[in-house]
Amino acid sequence: MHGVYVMSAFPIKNWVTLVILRVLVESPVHGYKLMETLNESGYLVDARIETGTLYTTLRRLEKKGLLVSNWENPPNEKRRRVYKVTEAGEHYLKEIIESIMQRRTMIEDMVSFYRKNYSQNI
Amino acid sequence: MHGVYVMSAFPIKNWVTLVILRVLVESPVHGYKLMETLNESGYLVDARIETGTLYTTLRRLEKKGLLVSNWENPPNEKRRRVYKVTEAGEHYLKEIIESIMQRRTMIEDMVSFYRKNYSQNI
DNA sequence: GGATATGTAACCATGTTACATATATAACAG
DNA sequence: CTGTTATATATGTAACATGGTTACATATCC
Repeated sequence: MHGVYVMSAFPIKNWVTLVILRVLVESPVHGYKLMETLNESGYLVDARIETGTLYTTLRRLEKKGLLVSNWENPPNEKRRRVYKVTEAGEHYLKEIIESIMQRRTMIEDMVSFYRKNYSQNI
Repeated sequence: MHGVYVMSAFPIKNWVTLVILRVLVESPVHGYKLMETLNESGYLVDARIETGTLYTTLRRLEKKGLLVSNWENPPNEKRRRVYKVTEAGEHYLKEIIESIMQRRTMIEDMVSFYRKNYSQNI
């Protein structure tokens, strides 16, 4: 009630893209496994990626040429679409991280502003 | 040519809101001055806030109750709309920064991943 | 039936661009 | 001194693009 405005979960722009590329660039994997990996990693802390979010983003990234996929059809298992990062994708991943690095002083400023004004301890 | 995908400027979600609240919470000021302050601060590095971006966001934040404004009419000067942060606004600012703080390990992981794979020096 | 696996339609928030408007003041032309 | 013009100050909206999320739908393997 009384309209408390709630922040949406993740403070990093393109964070879904970022973590997808970050994991896939090390080894190609299919969507469902990727989702498990992400949700079990410490990355997301309390956040979770839902299937809708993941698959939507994967399809969009492929359309942009940042990923390519091909179908695997293992016997006695469900077929699955395995994604791997393209050169453009790796380039883009680097760009995202670089842009984060560029803003780290701003991030640190915000944090110290917070500590100064809103928390006494440390 | 050949479709290089270019990252949009700022890696922080809600970054416009964040810097607006960060400046306004220390002292109320009108939009144009705020824009100058931001563009001359080190915060944005090479980025710039344009009038459209700023005023649009200010109006949206007021609609959400995170800011309130009132008109000033100084003699021999243009009238101006002075914004100040509401309690809800300060609460929201804190939330944004907290969510950034929560993700700092993830940010650091990305940075060290980058250093390990894409840069030798340091 | 639950775990594995993939997907889309629709929506909303946010950032951005491209415009439109108006006043105060300095500069210059006549 | 008066009129014009350019520039700085000041505010704003319409429209669009992108990205995250929700709510569904489907299918197979065990």
